[in-house]
Order: sequence, then C-alpha cells, then structure tokens
Amino acid sequence: MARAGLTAERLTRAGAELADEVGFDEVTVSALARRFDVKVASLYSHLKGSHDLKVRIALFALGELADLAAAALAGRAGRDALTAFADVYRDYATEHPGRYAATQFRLDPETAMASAGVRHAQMNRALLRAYDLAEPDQTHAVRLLGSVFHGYVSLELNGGFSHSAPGSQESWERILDILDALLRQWPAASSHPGNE
Amino acid sequence: MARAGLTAERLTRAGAELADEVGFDEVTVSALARRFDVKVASLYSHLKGSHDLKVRIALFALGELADLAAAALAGRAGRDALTAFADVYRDYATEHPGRYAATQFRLDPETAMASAGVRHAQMNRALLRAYDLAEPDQTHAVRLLGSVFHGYVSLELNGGFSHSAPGSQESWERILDILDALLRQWPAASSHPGNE
DNA sequence: ACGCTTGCCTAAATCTATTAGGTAAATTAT
DNA sequence: ATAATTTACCTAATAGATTTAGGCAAGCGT
Repeated sequence: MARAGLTAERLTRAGAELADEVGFDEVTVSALARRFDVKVASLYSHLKGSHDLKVRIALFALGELADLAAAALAGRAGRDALTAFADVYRDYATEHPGRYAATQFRLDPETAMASAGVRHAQMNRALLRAYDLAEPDQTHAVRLLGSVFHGYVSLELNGGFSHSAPGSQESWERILDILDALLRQWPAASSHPGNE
Repeated sequence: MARAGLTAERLTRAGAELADEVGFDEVTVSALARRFDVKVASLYSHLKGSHDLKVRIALFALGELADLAAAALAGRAGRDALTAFADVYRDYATEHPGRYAATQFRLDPETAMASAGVRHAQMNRALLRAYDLAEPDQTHAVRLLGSVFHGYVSLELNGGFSHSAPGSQESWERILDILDALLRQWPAASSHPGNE
C-alpha cells in the first residue's frame, strides 16, 4: 500500500487552500484526510488535532502575509509604502479569504509572540518612520492604521460595502489618501478633550 | 413531565449568554439543550437547526447593539456623539464578546437587509450630519468610521493591544480625538493620487 | 537480508446535528 | 367538565467529526 507522504507542512498548506475554498470555520480534520485520500486517524501522526491544525494554518497565513508585506515595503517610503502595505492586506484578504480569516484566529499569548505577528508590528512601525511621529503618538498611529486596515478589509469581506455606491475601491483609495494626509499633519494632543 | 417553557426567544437569549461565556463559535444546539435540561431534539421544534440558532443570535445582538447606540446618540451631536457612539461599540464588545462576534456572522443579503444592520448604517449617517460632508465623501467617511470602530474593537478583543504601552484606553481616546478633528477638516480630494 | 522506526491502517468511543415518529400536556371547543 | 386538537418535549436512529489505542507493513540504516 503506497504511502501518501503526509507531513505537517503539507497538511497545513492544504488546510490553507481548503480554508480559501470552504471557509476557515469549515476546515476539518476529516475534510483534510479526504483530500489526501487517507483515513482520518492518519493525520494524528502529524497533527495534535483539530485545534492544532487551525493554529498551524493561522501561523502559516500570518507568515505568508508578513512576507508579502515585507516585499511590498522594500524600497518604498511615505505614501507609496502606505498604499502598497495596505493593498497587500486587502488583496490577500480578497484572494485568500480563508487564510485571512485564519490570521484572526485567537492564539494563546506565547504562540502569538512566537508568530509573525511581531513582524507585522515591526513593519507597521517602519511604515511610520517617514512620517516622523514621536511616542506615544507613534503607537496611537500604529493602532489606528491597524484598525483601519483590518476593519475595512473585514467589513468588505463580509459584504458590508458591496451593495451601495460609490464602489469599494474608490473608498479605499480615498481613505488611504486621507490617512496619508493625516499622518503628515498629525494633530497635537488636545489637553481639553471636551469641546472648544 | 413538566415542560421547560422553551421559545425561540428564550433560546436565542440563552444562546447569546452562552456565546459570551464560551465564544460564539462554541455555541451549539447540544450545549443549549443541556442548559435547559432538555433533550437536543426538543430544540428543533423552535429552531430550524444550528445555523438558524446562530442567525437568531446575530440578529438579536445586532438589535441590542443598535438600541444601545440609538440611546447613546439621543441628544448628542458632533464630537460628543462620536465618542458616545464609539464607546457603545467598544463597551459592548468588551462586556459581551460572544454577542459582538455574533454581529459579524455572515448573513445572506435578504436577512441582512431585514436586520438592524440598516439602523446601524442610518446612525452612522446621522453621526456625520454635524460634520457637513457632501457625497461621496460622506460615504467614504461612514466607511472609515465603521472600519476604525470595528477594527479597533476587534483587534483589542483578540489581545492586540494588551501587552504594550500606552494602554488601550489612551489610544482609543486619542484616536477618537483625531477622527473628530479629521471630520471637521476633511481634506479635499487630490486629483493626483500620486506623489506631489 | 536484518531489524527498527514510523506512516498509515482498523476499530471503537464520544460528541454534535438532524429527522421521524410517539406521548402527554396545554389549549380550544362543545 | 369533557372531548378534540394542537404542540411541547420525548425516544430512537442515522450520519459526520474528533480522538485514542493498537496493528501491520514500507522504508530506513546496518
């Protein structure tokens, strides 16, 4: 009986593809076994179980996305870097919805720290270097950018902007435009958060 | 044999509580039946099944959140309305993580149109009335606000901002500050999206 | 060719989802 | 009040997913 040549890596990769096809929540050890024409129990030699599989897919997607972002960032700065970076996220989510969903899978703190999540954070900082923001505003800006990118992509993926004009692409470009302007002219902190 | 007094409404409400305790993904018809000390099959008189249950929880949470937002918006305008509205989302997500996750459950278009999702959209528009933005910028602004609110809350919920200074509350306040300023001084569209 | 590791197997237990059909409780009609 | 009807909850059964235990043979090193 010929062997299928399973490894944790191949299973993870196939799991990511499966996620893009049927959705991350629908990724199942059984479906993966079916895809390799192998009995379910065989996967347990390579994976600890269903949760382990999802964690692996999440880490894989996080790493892949970080690689793409790093490549997009190389040799760019300022507004150019901002849009390239943002587009990586949006394009990735569009082309690989299941993997993008996987990047949001909740990891326990140690796993998260060992993941490519830290690379993402570093790139966010690098992005902002051109805009010359001091702490703590730099951190605020990192969080704002992360929120906009993730929030927009996530809402778009759930169909939020699909049934109304103007088109989503137009809003996306305009929003990046505005973020760039905002970062260039970052407002000073108002000591009176109330009205003035 | 005494009856448990099940109704779709009570099941939905209990499902929402269950979601807050164990996570929306872990909400299961079986767990719900256990909670009512009733056999699983009994729930099928009130619910069409697992998917139906999740849709109901999603609609319930969407409605509840819209009610809270409407109450927060009443009698406020401008920056005051902005922060009140934003805080409703963030507080809801913090206090009811399972329900908040439910609000992101993908609904088919007809269901979505019949849901409180449209109320959310209307309130977003109402929020912006004080800032006097013309179309299509008003739509862009609605989408930006939605992205920031959802993105921030979502990242915060997944532990994104928990292990670094400054605290999340500080960033949140600062970001709302900045959004208010941005809406007051909404930049004109640049006809040359490139560099200048 | 030899044994050893291990990849994939069968078998079995447990859980969730769902359907079909039954019984008793609640409701309505007489 | 009692009969008729509706319906809330039940038992039973099927099917798929998860996971563990233990077996056999393929492919490795010697």
